[in-house]
Amino acid sequence: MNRTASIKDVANHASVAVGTVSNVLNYPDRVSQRTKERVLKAIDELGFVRNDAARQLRAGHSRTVGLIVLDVGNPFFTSVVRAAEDAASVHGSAVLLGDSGHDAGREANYIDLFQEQRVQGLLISPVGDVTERLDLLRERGVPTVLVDRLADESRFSSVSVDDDAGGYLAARHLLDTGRRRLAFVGGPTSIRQVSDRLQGAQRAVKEEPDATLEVLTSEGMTVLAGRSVGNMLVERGPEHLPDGIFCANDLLALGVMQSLTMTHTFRIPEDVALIGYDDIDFAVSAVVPLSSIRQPTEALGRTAIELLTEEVESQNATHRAVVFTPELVVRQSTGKA
Amino acid sequence: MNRTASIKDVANHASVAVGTVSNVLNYPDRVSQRTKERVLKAIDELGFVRNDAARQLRAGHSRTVGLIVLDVGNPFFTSVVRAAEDAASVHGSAVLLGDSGHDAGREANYIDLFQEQRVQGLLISPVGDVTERLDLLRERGVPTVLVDRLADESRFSSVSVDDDAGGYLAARHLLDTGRRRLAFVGGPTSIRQVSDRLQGAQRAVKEEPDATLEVLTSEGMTVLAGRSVGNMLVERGPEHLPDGIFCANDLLALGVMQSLTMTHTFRIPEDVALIGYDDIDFAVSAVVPLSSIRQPTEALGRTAIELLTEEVESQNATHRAVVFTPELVVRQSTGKA
DNA sequence: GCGGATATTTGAATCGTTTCATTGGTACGA
DNA sequence: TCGTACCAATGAAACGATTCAAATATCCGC
Repeated sequence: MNRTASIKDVANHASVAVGTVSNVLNYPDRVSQRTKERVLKAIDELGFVRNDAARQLRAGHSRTVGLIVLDVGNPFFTSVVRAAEDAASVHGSAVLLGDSGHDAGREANYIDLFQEQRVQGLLISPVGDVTERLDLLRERGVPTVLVDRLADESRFSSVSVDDDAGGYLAARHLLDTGRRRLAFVGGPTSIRQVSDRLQGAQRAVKEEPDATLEVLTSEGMTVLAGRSVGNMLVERGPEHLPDGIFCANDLLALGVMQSLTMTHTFRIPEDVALIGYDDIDFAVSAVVPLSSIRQPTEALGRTAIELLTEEVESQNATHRAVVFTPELVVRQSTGKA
Repeated sequence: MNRTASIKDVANHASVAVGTVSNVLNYPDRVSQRTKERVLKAIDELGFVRNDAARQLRAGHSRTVGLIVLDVGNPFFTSVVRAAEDAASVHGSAVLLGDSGHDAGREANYIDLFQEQRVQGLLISPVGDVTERLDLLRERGVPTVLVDRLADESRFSSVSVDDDAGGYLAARHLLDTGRRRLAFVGGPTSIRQVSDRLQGAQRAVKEEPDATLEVLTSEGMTVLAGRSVGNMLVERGPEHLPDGIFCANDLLALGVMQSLTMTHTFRIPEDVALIGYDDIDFAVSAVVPLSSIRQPTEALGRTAIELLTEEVESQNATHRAVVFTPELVVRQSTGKA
């Protein structure tokens, strides 16, 4: 048994026509119970597996959806992927996953590959500005939904999270626990997420006349960058320390926490409250469990598939941009002073 | 322009035969410069994209390889995936990625999907025992390479990492820095990786007559599990503390580190040396940068693709089990006492 | 300008499905 | 017994590429 069995082999083995085998597979109701059983038995005996290439060729479209993310290692995307897979499987389609790794070349490779595969549509968290490329896709009839990026609704559908609202939420929480001398840690500000979160924080601070917000620009969004900001704060001495710190992501916050707790001059949350962003797994297991802002990743993935399905089914070119609001997760690091 | 252009459209537009267009795509040398230009121009003007389903149907096999991992969020697998993708692209194939999430059902879905897609072969980091299923695949002519699992060479090729050697490496390093009262933290011991690493550590300790190894079983492999082991050690008091701790992964080690440094009764590495396993990103940015054992993930991914390619090209059923040796990464946490 | 060798191009056959118009059977009421 | 529905099953056409034997063009030396 060298070659894998074809539908014709099954038909012969069950003494029926190929069309009947196809019907058993795709429209079981059209086939009588008796022949159905006979065909299924033959399928089983020959170990027949449908050749998706042939099916797709005839059908004109595939049952797969392409998903290109910036980094599969990033828990944010991992969760989005998982949700998208689950949502797609409900529709009977599967997700082909591509990891661009923030590299435009890899991204382009995946776009090409998925186009050759004739995916039903594409979900993409784009590297930089690829709108021209995506315009081309749209023209060629490949529906596309942007993920984690707000799109011009006249051209694409998109799902994204409101970073301004997240920033507001974080700062408002610090204010609500009685802090007034706030600091924002993040950088570089050229990153849209950073500037949006800062903007939201500023909006919250303006609501309290006696509150101030200091901006501490970090060099990147890593633990080490957070630690150097933290060290700088420690050197300032207690009297000049903010009493509430909002970090643009959890890694930064963990770094700041390391600096502050290592010296044992300051206590979290008694002297300084600390809140991060993303709610990574490590947040809960930090030395002082870290309050954070959680992004609704499951909803992102699920909705992305839904929007795509809408576009596939209705040919009209109306797009929707769905924006989600993140959620505050309170832990010990922002407990009462 | 509703339907995407086919090779026939291109042929008409360029006034050549379809065979010629195919040759331009697949055997450019067989085509004269003049016609090649004409055809390429037509391809460009029509926005032609090859239909992979048709190609595959005729060719009998695809240019894709299936890769099913236990958890794309795990940095170990992320790195393997990345390396496999790069290695595959050298061979002109692409990787279809599936995430089983340790779920046998999802795994089965992906196996079915990939089989319908007629992937060239399958790389899989299996959930539990799926050897019967994989045997079926093999019978049907889908070459399979096991990833991160040692396989019976009579049945499959595999790539894996020698956890015993890794455990030896870690314990030997602690011994080499003068520690003698060692402790191993990990659990549950039913996990093969845990028991293998412990075994390697025991082997190293036996080499030093005056050295001892205490086994501290943890409840899981998380930061919190590590912290509770750490707290237990702190309560013992300084005189009963080990002077070198080997944790079965970095998360455990970070938890232990949190406990020991929080109390400030013990210093790392002066009082206790600490080494983890996996060399996750967080290891380098821990409060005390953590020594660890790094697994050669790039080599795993690359070699997996190579073994698969071997199986695809040579029909003979000889398999190879390649075992890699991990690597010691020394950082501050195991500095001299 | 010719014969032969080589380089290009042609187009029909083929892969394994799905689709659908057609055929063959069966049941039922008149 | 006939006619009418209805239900199952049939099998040829179609999808869009690749392949390959055959046809044609080009080149070379004499």
